[in-house]
Amino acid sequence: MTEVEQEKASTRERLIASAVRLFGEKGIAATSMRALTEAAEANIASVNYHFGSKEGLLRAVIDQTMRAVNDERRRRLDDLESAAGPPSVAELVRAFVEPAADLTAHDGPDGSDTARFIGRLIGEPDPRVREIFAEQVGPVEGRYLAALGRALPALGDERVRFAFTCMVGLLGLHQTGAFRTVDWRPRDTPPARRPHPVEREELVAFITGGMLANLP
Amino acid sequence: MTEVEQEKASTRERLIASAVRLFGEKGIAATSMRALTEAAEANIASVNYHFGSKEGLLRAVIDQTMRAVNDERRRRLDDLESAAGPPSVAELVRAFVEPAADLTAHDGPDGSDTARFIGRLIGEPDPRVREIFAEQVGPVEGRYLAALGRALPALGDERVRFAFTCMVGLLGLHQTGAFRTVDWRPRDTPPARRPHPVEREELVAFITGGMLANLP
DNA sequence: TCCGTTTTCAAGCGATCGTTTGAAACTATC
DNA sequence: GATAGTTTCAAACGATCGCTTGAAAACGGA
Repeated sequence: MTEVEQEKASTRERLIASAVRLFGEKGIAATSMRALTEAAEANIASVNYHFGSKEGLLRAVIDQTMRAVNDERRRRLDDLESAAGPPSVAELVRAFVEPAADLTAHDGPDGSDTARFIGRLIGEPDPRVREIFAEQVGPVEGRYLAALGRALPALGDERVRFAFTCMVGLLGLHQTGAFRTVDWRPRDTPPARRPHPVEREELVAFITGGMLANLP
Repeated sequence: MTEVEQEKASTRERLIASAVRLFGEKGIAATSMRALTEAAEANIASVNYHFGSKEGLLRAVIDQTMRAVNDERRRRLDDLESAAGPPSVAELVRAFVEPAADLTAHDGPDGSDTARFIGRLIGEPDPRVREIFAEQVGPVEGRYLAALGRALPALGDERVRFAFTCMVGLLGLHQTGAFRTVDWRPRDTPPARRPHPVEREELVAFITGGMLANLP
């Protein structure tokens, strides 16, 4: 994406890139195939040719975006579990949040778009979308819940799952950009610059503190 | 809503009630006026007669649902600020979360529907919806941020706003029912009963702990 | 160059969207 | 019972939705 002589990405890749961006911006239901294919500089019929349907495209987008994040999470879980002692709550939170939050910190055209898209999935009402999302992330999350349960043995399974859901929800909120776009301050206040890494550290601290606060 | 001899609510009231329920269940964009009027046992044209448009109905629904919650929050802020010492973080969190969370605990046909609808608004992508929501809740939230800043003087305005947004987000997550519907455990696990009041206490503890965790 | 495959294209399908219409059905007042 | 105002109704409006079509274009190996 530098200058001229730019080799154009394939139609399939452009469709996925536009889907990540628009699904994340406006939501899945509010993104029409016409707007999407126009943004991708592709024909309206190309979605059905390459992915079969809008749902097929969504499935491919979820698969592609979640795979990298989940692989990194798996790797960090491996590292933590092969270490000497059992991982702490803070380490587990970092291992879960950072692979996704790092996408937000990226300024690359893919990075923040992907993060926001993933964040949007978490609050998605449509049960069909939720199912596609769940079957993609389910296995990793299972491993995570087990590790979190070992780090918080005083909490029952129910409360561990509650803490985990809080973490996922806050991460989603962070990734949709709600922390930056929703400004509750008076209108005349200048929109102060919000450095992302600091925000990420705050997020990790908030989640860790919240989890530990539920200990008896 | 007991037995026979039931006096039917007015068309206007039935439309609002159905809107609260369906907007909360499926999301605003995914709820068609035909499905909504059918659920309200009203004619398709009744929405435009009583509210002018779908957006007009949404505006009325947001107004009605948020007014009660915000009035109660204002009342509790008054109580806290008229007390001897400055309110603690935990007290402020309770004063914000409980007026909304109590709706979830309600089993009444209105209670949980209203709570889920409000929760859905928080994650809404459509900027027009966000604006209607913001102009409704803005004033109360301003007062809240000020009180929270006094309770957490070590945090800058930025971090106070961050903590506040985390609280709003978690409350929304709680109210959409995500804590109950998203079950990441293996499929064969029986769906254990989740008593609501305990969940509310956990939520308050999680938020309070998270806010205090960001102190230097 | 030819042929078979893959990909792109403009056009249009039926369905559904939010909204509008004009008349019929109510309700209240005299 | 006539009248004026309010509310409900079936029908249809134009626009847009996801998706399909059949042919044209681009590609690749002989």
